[in-house]
Amino acid sequence: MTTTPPLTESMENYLEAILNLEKTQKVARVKDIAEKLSLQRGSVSGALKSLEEKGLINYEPYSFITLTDTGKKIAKEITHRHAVLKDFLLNVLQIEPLIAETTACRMEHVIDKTTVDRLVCFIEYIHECPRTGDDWLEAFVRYCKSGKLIERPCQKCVEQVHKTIRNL
Amino acid sequence: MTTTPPLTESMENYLEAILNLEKTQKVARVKDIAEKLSLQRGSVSGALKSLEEKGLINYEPYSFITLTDTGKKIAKEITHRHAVLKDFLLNVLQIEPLIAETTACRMEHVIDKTTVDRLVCFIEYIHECPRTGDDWLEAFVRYCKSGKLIERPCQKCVEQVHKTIRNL
DNA sequence: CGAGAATGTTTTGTATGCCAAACATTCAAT
DNA sequence: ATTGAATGTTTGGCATACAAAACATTCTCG
Repeated sequence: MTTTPPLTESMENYLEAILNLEKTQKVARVKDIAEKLSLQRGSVSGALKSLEEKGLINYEPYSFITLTDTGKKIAKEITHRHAVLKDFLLNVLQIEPLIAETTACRMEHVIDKTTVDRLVCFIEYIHECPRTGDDWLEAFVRYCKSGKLIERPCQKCVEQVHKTIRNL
Repeated sequence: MTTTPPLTESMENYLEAILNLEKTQKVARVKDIAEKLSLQRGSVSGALKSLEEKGLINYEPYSFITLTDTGKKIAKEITHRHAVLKDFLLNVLQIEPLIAETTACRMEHVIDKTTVDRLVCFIEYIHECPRTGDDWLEAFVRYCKSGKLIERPCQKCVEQVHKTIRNL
């Protein structure tokens, strides 16, 4: 059980890009990674060597690039963090898609597992709890703009109260 | 209106630490900054020179360190981002204080203004909206642990429905 | 097959950011 | 005022991370 040092943001970005390319294209090429990350090809070559040494990718000069099992596991974790953050920014905070994307891209490298898990739970809770749900989120946008609450009880609550009253 | 390049995370940390020390101690000293950021004194000296050149601190070798107006403005922004994030992590997601603190410390450097503002609004909305509020947050913790919703309508909704019924 | 384009690699250089340790200054106590 | 401790600075070195450009390999297609 050797404790591997945590990856830098840079290395995480490479892994994420490679996983992405493996899915869309079948194989990750230096040129594509460079384009995706807005880097020069030379910079990518160096990074790949480093990732290879860390045992995260299978890579030999001039050959294809694939993720090792470890590498894939990490890449998926990062992708998951990204997806959760983007979901929260987009659908809860209702940030513009472009800003949500770039912000998720930066936050995915600094958020810890505990917080991601809790965020997943929170998003779920908002959608499942009868007190919140989609209409509550819609009302949030109006609240942001107007600063005023639209006093309207949630549908499920109303139903429940009515039911209770009927049973009296 | 010259577009100054954005500060690095490192520089932001220095500014934040200096603002903090200006408040508690009256003056920021190299030693204190080094301790607060867990760095060597030598590293701090170099960074201070850089911040001085950027016009963010008043600094001459062997003298006191104070923030310029620009520096103070930026430091306050960072501190604000930190506070908002910590509030969200601590009181909404209800993450352990220690993790909330360290996570906020990392996220404060990557979150953009739009998202901070929206987050502020969101936290406010949760507290002010009769459909949510503190009891809804308390129920969230239970939901996290049990995965089950406690079907109980919010107090305010109930009151409102009763009121409506009375007025019929 | 062969030449030129496309792609990948290496080299050199730059910038940040840190440490360790040698060195300089200031402070504090006598 | 002096001296030793505390504090601050400088230097040299290291690691990451990138660009630019020269160089190498592979691919493509005529």
